[in-house]
Amino acid sequence: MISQSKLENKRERILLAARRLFVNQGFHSTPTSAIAREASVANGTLFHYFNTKEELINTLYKETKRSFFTITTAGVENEKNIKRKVRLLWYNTVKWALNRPQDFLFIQQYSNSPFISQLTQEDISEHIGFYHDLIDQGKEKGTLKDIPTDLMYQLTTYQIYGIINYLFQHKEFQNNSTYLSMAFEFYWESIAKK
Amino acid sequence: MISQSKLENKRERILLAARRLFVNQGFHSTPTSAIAREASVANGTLFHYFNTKEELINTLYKETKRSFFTITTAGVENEKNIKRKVRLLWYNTVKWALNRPQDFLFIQQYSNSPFISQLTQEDISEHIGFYHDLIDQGKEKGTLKDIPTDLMYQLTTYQIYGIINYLFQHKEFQNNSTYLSMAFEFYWESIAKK
Amino acid sequence: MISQSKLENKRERILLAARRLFVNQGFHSTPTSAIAREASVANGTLFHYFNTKEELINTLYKETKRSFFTITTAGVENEKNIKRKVRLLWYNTVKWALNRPQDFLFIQQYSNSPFISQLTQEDISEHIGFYHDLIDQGKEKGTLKDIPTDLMYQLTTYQIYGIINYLFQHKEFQNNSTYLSMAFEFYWESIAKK
Amino acid sequence: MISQSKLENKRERILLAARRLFVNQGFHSTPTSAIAREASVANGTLFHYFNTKEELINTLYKETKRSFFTITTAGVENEKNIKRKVRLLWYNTVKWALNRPQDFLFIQQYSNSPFISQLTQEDISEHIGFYHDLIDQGKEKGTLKDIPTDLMYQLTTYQIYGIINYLFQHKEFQNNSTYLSMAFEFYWESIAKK
DNA sequence: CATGAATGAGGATTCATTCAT
DNA sequence: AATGAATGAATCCTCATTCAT
Repeated sequence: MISQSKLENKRERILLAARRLFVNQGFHSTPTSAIAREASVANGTLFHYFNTKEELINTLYKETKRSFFTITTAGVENEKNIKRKVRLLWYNTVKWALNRPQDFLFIQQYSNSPFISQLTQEDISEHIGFYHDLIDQGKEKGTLKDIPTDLMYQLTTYQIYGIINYLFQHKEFQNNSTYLSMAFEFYWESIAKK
Repeated sequence: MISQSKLENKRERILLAARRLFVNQGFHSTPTSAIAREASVANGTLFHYFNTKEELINTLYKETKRSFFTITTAGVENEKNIKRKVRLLWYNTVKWALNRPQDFLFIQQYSNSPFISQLTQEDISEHIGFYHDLIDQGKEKGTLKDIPTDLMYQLTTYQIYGIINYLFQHKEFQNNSTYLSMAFEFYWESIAKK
Repeated sequence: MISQSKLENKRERILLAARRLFVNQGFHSTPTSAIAREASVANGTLFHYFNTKEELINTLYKETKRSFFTITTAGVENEKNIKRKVRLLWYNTVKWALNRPQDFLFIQQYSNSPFISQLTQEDISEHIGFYHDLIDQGKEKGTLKDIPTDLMYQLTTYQIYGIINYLFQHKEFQNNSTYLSMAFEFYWESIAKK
Repeated sequence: MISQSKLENKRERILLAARRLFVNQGFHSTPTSAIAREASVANGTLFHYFNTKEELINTLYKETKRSFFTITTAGVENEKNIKRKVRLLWYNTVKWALNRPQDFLFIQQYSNSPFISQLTQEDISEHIGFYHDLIDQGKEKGTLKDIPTDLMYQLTTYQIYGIINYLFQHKEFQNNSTYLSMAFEFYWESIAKK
């Protein structure tokens, strides 16, 4: 049916428009009217799909995180050893960010924002389990350094953010496999047991 | 003269009030009227000292960064070797953050914010030279890994942010010297040449 | 036919839902969407039966008034003398209000409201004739005081509103026949010629 | 000082404008922007003096009620007997309403409105004591009928509303002392012991 | 310098009403 | 007849900034 796809279309268009504008201007500087205009829908339509601007932001955050998680963990389970798993995860993550800079910037900007409600954070928290499990496995096998799991997760996350931001500023390295390889090795050495 | 100190006093009070409120509620959710109230000055007084709200935030950012730099680099020059220099810098930084969480959170929140104008960033950029020089020295002496200076600076910065945020969430480790020592060693190993 | 009764059903459900909500929250604080929800019909359905929100309220007012008139005047013609007629009218009115507080409150609230159009008021005005005739009869027979008919009607109406509102606040008297009898006598004495 | 009077002026102008518009259109149909325009102040100025539209309404209600009470009870204490007291109160009230129809209509319209907060009602409740005391005195002296004080207060209030509304519709009687006298006697007989 | 009343543009949200299905 | 998505005008309120005192 046409109507069904059209409807989905509007909701989707609003979310996409919102992300585009939020990344560029921050959501405080993005009026809902601008989002509606960018999505080519009426102002009221936005509120038909999302009760408040905050709900829109949280929905966007959740959907982006979920998509991120699905994409970046794809195939990781099938890798044979820890290093290969970590490498795949690392490359998946970096590529995801380079392919969808808007999504990455959105998550990075808002993951610590007070606008992301506690409920939303909990909705997402399942993902963290995956990373913690992987770190625990690595520690058990003696492959990873023996530091607290949550600390390692934290440091790891920040380090990947660091790399990605660097690549955003240095586009010339984005497709340089030697460079990426070096960056990964730096990362790996920082967490692997010697 | 009393009036002189009083004036300085008001400017100072406004800056302190602003930081307190910005950290808790963010820049956009903090009306200038709230800052004035928190600082116990009249609404208009705020605009005597700062032409716009944005100027206030930039001033605050610059002063905080400068203070941060002065405090955290104190004594580093006098240390004999790279590891000692890096260690002192690391400890200074961590302690500074734990002593002035508001300042740290403020910098962390706003360092990538669009409110911090380009001009302000340039005003601060001199500091970066200090870190780059240190990294270059380390690389020359063969103490630090041979990866691009700016990349190492970036990763290093993010890693320290990571540690500090971790300590904020785990107050029980803040005065645990064994723990801090472990964290530093982890950090050091990630940048030192084997 | 089922469909016919169903339709009537919907119209009726909308009217009932509207009254319930209008009494509790007032006309302006009751969105048509809330009425539709309360009546379990779609938003657009409401506009099938009533062209505008205002038409809905006028219809409701007219139907309620008509029902009120029919019920409260029942049997009055058959009473032999003025006092008995007035007493029956009085009791009918009080009982009607106590049995259908929503209806009473609705009429009271909206009888002077600007939402009730002139047309609606005229549509209802025939009822007033009944009361005026009764008063005129009473005056002719020397039973009622000799004050202008419309003034007496007005004062009488307000006094009954007063009693009913009092009984709403003092439920303990609602079934106390001694009390009701006293209230009626007070009422009667205020209009009867001595 | 000019500024002082000017400021008072604006607050006052807003209240007056609000009353004017509320009486004509009801406050749901009166946007704050219209009030501001009518008062010749900026939109924001209204919110400088009243935090919300509701606060404005409640303030207006309180001030009007207070003024009503002061004016209508003036001199009543000095009258010698109950009938004279009641008569003065009655005439004061009727005259007040005829002189300031806007005020009367405003109070009548909103005294049962959900917009008048409980707090406001309590703020006003002291006035009721005055009337109750007067009724009690009358009952003790055997001048007034022996019906519950609060019931008599209620009926009395409604009856006066009735008279006033009647006079609004029949301007020809407003200055007819014979007519007014008759109306008062009707009132008095309804509450006086025979 | 200091004050705080005054401004008015801007923004989130509501809601009666329409209309394609 | 029934639906409910879509509309956009209307409204309350916020807030940075100005300015007379």
